[in-house]
Amino acid sequence: MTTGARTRGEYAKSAERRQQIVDAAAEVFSSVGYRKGSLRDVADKVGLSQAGVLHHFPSKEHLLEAVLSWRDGQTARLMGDPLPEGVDFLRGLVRAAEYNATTPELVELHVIVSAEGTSADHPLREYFAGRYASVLGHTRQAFERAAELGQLRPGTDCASASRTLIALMDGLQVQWLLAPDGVDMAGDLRRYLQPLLTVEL
Amino acid sequence: MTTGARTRGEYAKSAERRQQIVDAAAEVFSSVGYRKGSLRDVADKVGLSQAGVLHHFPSKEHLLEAVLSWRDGQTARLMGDPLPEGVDFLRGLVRAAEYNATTPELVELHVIVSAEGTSADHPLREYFAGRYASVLGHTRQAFERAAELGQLRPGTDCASASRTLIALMDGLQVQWLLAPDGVDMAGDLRRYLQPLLTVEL
DNA sequence: GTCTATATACTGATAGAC
DNA sequence: GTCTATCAGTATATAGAC
Repeated sequence: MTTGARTRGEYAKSAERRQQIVDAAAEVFSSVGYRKGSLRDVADKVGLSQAGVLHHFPSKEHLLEAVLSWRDGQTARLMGDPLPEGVDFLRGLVRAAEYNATTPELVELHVIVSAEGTSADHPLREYFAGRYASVLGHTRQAFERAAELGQLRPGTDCASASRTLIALMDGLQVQWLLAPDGVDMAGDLRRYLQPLLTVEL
Repeated sequence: MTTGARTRGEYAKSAERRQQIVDAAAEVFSSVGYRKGSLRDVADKVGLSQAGVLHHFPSKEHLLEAVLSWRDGQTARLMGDPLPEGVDFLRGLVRAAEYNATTPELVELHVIVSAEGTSADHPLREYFAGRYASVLGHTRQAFERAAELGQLRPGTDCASASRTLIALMDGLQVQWLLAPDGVDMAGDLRRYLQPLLTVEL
C-alpha cells in the first residue's frame, strides 16, 4: 500500500495542480511564445518553484504538448461532439471566430505558437503539420457534403475553399490582435463564405 | 581629420558590412524568431564576434528594425515604384505570392516575426500595427480604384475585401510552410480574387 | 572596426532533503 | 509533492586594448 494506493481526492488534487500549471503555461506561451517563455515564469504564476513544475511535466516540451491538447479540447467542445457536418460545420467555424473575439489570450497562443511551429527544427513541427492536415480535411469534407446537398455554388473547388477559409481565420487573427476595433473576424468570414453557398449561413 | 573624414571606400565597406549583418540576422530571425534568435548566432554567420555586431547596431532591437526595413525595401522593389493602382496593385500582390513561394526563409521571417509582434510588450508592436494599417490602406484603395473603373463586382465591401486578401496571404503562408507541396498560394489568391472582379486578373 | 574579457542575468534540467 | 541548491549553458550589453 505504499506505492500504488491513493484516494480519489489525492488524484483529483494532482490533476487540479496539473490544470493550474497548464493554464499558467498557456498564458506565458501566449504572450512571449514557447521558445522565449520560461518555466520560471510559469512556476511564478502558479505559486510553485520551477522544479515543482517539472515534477508534474518532465520537460518544457511535454508542458507545451499539454497546453496544445487542452486547447484542442476547448475547440472541440465549442464545435460540438460529434463534429457537425456540411454547412453546420462551417457555421461552427464562424461561431468559433465569434468566440475567439472574446479571448485574445487564446488567439495569441494560437498565432504565436503555430508561427513558431513552422520552423524546421521546432520539436512539435510534426504536431502542427498533422493538426493543420486534420483541420483542413474536416473543412474540405464539410464543403463536399454541402455540395452533395446542393448547398454549395456549383464549380467551387472544395480543397481550395477549405485552405482559404482556414487561412482567412488565421490571418484575421493577426490583424485583430494588432487592431481589435478595426477587424470583425466573424463578419469577414461570413462575407467570404456566403457567396459560395446557396443557403443562408 | 581625425574624426569626421573618411573616404568613399571606407563608407562603402562599412555599409557592406552592415548589409552582411542584416542578411545574417534575417536568416537567424527567420528560423527561430527575434526573441529567441541570438546576436551570437548572427555574429557567427557573418564571421564576427558578438561585440563586433553591436558596433554596427547599438542593440538587438535596432538590428531587427534594420532587417524589417530591408525586407520592406525588397517588397517595394517587387511591387514597383511608384506603387501600381487598382487591379494592377492586386496583380502585384499575386505576383508577390508567386515570388514568396521561391523564398521560404523570407516567408518564415514574416510569419514568425509578425506573430511575435502582436504581443502587447513587444518592442516593435507599434511598427507592426503601423505597417499593417499601411498595407491594408493601400489594398483598400486598390479595390476602390477598381470599383471606380467598373472593374469590381458591384456591392463588394472594399474594406472587408482588403482585410480578407491580406489575411489570406498571411494564413496561406503558414499552411505552405508546413506543407509546401499541398498549398498553391498564388492559385488560391486568384480563386478568391477573380470572382470579385469583372476583368481578367 | 574588431577584438577579448567581463558583468549580470536567465535558461532547462537534475540531485537530494523533507 | 514540493523545496533548495546547483550545474552547465546562453543571453545582451559594456569596457577597454589594439
